[in-house]
Amino acid sequence: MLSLRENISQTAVPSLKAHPKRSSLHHSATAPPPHPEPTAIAKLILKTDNSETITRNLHTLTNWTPHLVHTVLKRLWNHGPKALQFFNILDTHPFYAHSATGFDHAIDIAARLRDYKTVWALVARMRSRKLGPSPKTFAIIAERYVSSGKADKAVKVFLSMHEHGCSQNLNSFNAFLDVLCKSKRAEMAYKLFNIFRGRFRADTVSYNIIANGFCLKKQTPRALEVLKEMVERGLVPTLTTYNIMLKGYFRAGQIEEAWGFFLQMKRRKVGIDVVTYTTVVHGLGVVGEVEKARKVFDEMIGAGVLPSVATFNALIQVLCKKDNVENAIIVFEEMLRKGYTPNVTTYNVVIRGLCHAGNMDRAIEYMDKMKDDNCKPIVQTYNVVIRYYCDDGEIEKALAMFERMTGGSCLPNLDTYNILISVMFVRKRSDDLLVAGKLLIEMVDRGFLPRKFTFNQVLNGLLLTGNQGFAKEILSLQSRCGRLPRHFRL
DNA sequence: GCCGGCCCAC
Repeated sequence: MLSLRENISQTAVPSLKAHPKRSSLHHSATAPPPHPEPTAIAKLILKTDNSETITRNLHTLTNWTPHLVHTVLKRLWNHGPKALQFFNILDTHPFYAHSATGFDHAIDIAARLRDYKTVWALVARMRSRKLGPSPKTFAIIAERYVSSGKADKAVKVFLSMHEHGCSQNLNSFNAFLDVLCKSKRAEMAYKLFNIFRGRFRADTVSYNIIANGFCLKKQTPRALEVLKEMVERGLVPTLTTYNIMLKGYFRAGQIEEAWGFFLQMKRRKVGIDVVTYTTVVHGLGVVGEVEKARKVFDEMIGAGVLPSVATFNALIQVLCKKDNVENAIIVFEEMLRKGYTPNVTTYNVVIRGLCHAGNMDRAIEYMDKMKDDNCKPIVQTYNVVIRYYCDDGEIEKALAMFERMTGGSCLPNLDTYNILISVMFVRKRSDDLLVAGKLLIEMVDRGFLPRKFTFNQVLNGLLLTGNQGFAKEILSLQSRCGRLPRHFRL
């Protein structure tokens, strides 16, 4: 069978050029429709500059589904402008109409680019097509506002939801509180909670979210107060409530309290589950209590609670960090023998462990092994390996891994660029500075905003090595990004 | 997964 690329670039495009409408109908009527392959589609979009060519190719494919769109968007996630281009082109497809979740993804991408004009245009388009916006849409927008430091804007968004044709209810209220809490705004969330808890009839979930918010800030006493208030108002804590507090104690470094709380939970009627055990295994391991963590792990099976992949991941990570990679790999093998399928996290943990132990080659072996379990290295996987190569001074290998990732349909993210750019200064070679400059341009192109520090580092390097011309180019890029120091003149 | 466990970096 032909690959999609061959299919669309050699067969479909030329014939479409000759008879646009007819040939696409003709195509779907006689030949079986091409099997759209998300990787090939993403690659085509990435390497094609001409937007009309992309349009022709995308419109030629007739069997678009929301799932396929979602997969392609995920692949283009770290190239926001291209992802939006893809979404917009498909939006003009003669037969395909975007789904509500498709719009949500596009809105998420635009918001991440801080392109709020596009965000609200998409919201309006969504509404005019009667696809929403839904509470989920607003949770996405609020989350992006909060994470770019505009918490007040996020609050306004929530309060104005109904003006966009989306009713506020307990679910959207809880989702919104969660957004604030997850970005460490527990105090703000709690204020809003107190204002609106009557109107939305706040439930156990609302309280759990707030308590978790304080736990994330290591304020376990505040979390407890909130829960006490919950009980006084007649709501009953759930197992999730207890698991949140348990995790909170570990996070705050209150290990004694955590352990005591765990023992109490075992005695209570609410019982404990696999999440409880995973929390304890991880929490104990992180503070170096490896033996105790192992004991808890062994104990759970006896208690009739089966470990999940996450439980194994917790133990493996703990062994990597506080014991020895070899012991971690023994557990990894044991997990396989028991019939569990490792996930990306399992691999990432093992790979990090091997890198940390200086065993880069074996780390790469595990990267190759991932496909046996139907998973692929993700950007975090590559970042780990690239980072350790950089730390070892193996810059060529780091760059080779960068090539491998871009060739293998995995787009670099902000971390990848930061790691690579900063390592381009250690060898003091002028060639490396050119690479740094190139990477800087590429990352901006893909919608990432470099720090001021990064711009200055690259600029200084280029100026010192006599690359005035290139430096000027970077400088104008920096001004377009709004990252120039105050009072700076071009 | 409407809230809770496992990847996180300098």
